[in-house]
Amino acid sequence: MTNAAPAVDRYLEIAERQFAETGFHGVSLAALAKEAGVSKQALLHFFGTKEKLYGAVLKRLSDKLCAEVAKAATGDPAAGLVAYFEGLAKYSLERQAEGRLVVRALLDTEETARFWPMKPYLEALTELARKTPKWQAAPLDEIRAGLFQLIGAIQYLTISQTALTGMYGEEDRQAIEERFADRISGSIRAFVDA
Amino acid sequence: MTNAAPAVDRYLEIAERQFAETGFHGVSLAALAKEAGVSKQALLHFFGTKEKLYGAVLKRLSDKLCAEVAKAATGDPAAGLVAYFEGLAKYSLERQAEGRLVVRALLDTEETARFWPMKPYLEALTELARKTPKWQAAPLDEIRAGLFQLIGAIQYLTISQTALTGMYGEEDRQAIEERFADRISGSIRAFVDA
DNA sequence: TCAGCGACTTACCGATTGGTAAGTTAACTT
DNA sequence: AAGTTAACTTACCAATCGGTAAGTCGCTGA
Repeated sequence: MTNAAPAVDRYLEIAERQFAETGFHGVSLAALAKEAGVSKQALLHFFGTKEKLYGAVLKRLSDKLCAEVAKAATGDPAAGLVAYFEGLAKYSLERQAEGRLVVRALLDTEETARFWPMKPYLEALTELARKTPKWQAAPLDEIRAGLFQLIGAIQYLTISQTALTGMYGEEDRQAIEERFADRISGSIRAFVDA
Repeated sequence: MTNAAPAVDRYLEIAERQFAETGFHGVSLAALAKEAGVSKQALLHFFGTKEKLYGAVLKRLSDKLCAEVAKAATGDPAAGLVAYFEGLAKYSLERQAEGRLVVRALLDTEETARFWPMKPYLEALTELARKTPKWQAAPLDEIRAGLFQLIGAIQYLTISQTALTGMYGEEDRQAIEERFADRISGSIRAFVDA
């Protein structure tokens, strides 16, 4: 059989960016098709419906995030966690699309949804934290609460960057981000240290 | 002149809930009109366009948030800040719509927008923090970074509640939230204490 | 060589979108 | 009593929405 995977992945990339920018309802198949340089029926051919396309985008993102956590889990758990979160905070600008999409997934996934796209990612992080001495015997709630505090703060800043630049200008935004990264650095160390 | 303020405010309330749930692009004037029990042209009569209606919703939310901060700023600044953030974390479930809307405002407001709906709210919080002994002489970036870390973590949990319930069930969600509130309590105290 | 299939295309569809135009009606003003 | 205005309504509209139907075309395995 022929191989359409590269084209499909390119469509997913375009869709990821557009969905991150304007959300599920803000994106039209026509707009996606136009940017991809194909007819919208090409997209429907591969993904069936707009919803399934959105699902595929989220699944792909989830896999990417899980792979990153897996890479951070190869060495010492505590050091891996610290490095992972510090990287997340430091490169939040470059990863805006990802962050926006994660937040949109949280906002737009209804309770009746069949699948929770970000669950594997959260569980991978929880398992990694569980491997540190400090959290070995802790209740799950406690780990999850701590992780949410870290992830939440970082992702929130990530999605706020456009607004921050608009409100205070690019220089101030950058200054805030640097201070913020320092604070996160301290918080993640406090999180893993006994 | 006659007084349409109560009706208008009711429309804004309905719009706030719908925009919080599905975002700007996910809401149609027809759906809003149906819930309000009027024709969609009634809404256009008062607000002109859908965008202006959305703007009015965000302005109203911003005013609400600012009023709350102002109330928290009447006594001791440090105590006020602690009480404000603890309340935010404790009642995050009841304030889901607000939180979702704030996040959507951050996601959907483009850089070319004329107004940043949440700016007054952020600045009110910054000024309040500035009045505490610890932050009196600190650079603005530092205060803003710290506030963002707190607000971000709380709002992130707020918008994640549906997902958390879906992933882990209502009991676990509640357990996470309680642990989370404790952690935030510690963080906000650390933020204001010298 | 030719049947079959995967990767598309053009042509089309009914429903819905935000918005305009032109009333209607009741209350208030003068 | 007449006129004005605020708060709506019904009747439309072109554009766009997601999706279906029915091909076209080049590659591939038999």
